[in-house]
Amino acid sequence: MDSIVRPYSQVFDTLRKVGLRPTRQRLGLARLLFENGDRHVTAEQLHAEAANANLRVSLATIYNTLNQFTGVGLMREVVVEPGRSYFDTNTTDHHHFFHEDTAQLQDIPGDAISVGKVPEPPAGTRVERVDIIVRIRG
Amino acid sequence: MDSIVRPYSQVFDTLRKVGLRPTRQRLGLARLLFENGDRHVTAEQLHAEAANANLRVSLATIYNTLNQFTGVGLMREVVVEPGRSYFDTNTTDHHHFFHEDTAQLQDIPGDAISVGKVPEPPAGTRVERVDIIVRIRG
DNA sequence: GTGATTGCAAATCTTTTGCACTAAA
DNA sequence: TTTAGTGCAAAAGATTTGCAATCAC
Repeated sequence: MDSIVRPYSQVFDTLRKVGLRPTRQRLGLARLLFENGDRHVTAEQLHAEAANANLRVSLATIYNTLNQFTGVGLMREVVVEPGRSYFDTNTTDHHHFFHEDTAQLQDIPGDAISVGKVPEPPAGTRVERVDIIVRIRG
Repeated sequence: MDSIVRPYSQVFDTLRKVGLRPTRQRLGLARLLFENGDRHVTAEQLHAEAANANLRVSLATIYNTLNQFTGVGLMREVVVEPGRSYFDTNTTDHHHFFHEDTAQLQDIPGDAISVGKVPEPPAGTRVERVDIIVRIRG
């Protein structure tokens, strides 16, 4: 049964590559985050999920890890609600639906939306990123 | 000199119209907010500005007022940064530049940007609003 | 007067930080 | 060993809330 060994070594290498020590906590969190497709999580959600998977990680480490993963480009931070941050494992160019009722984020496929006219940024500035949030209700 | 009297009565009527008692605090804040064109403020900013204008208002009241003004449609809340809310006096359909360096919001004229293709919302949901944030750096 | 509004301080919530302890290399 | 990483509890920051005092009508 290499279903345990193989994924670990992949994640292990990924962490090495970005210069983060493959600790038990980071390995566990990385597996939760990256081995289940595109994910949008808050720190609290990931914390609960880790506990559920018998992975003992403190909330402080969850925050540190999410910030580090974001810092090295493994994740992206998405801001849609005051007072809560979401982290997205999909780092490709794309946008989001935000379900106002359930506070859930959902990717909009890259080609399902586009900015028609990109405005000229004010003199002396450059565009860093364009975020589109389509707020929906059910 | 009706430069004092007239604006007050206008703001007075506006508050009445939306069902909020025209108190000294709400009148003062409304004047600061609406008599200087389009504004983007945080609670702290408005609090400082009020103090500056010799308007004594507690921070709690600033928060209450911004939320009430937003609730009745006089303002809009814009979320661009984790942990801080901006309130916009421009309630027309428009989008924003966000200066990542200075944490300043700036309106994008309504016709300078547009969504090319609006994606179909997931089944059973309707689009409430589309927010576009163009993040820029100087 | 009566009910809405305000101010203050305390409470809440999310996120960050300091520091002693633990683990990776 | 040596240095990075972790956990805990405390701290920090933004926002909300409870309640007595105050104000609008």
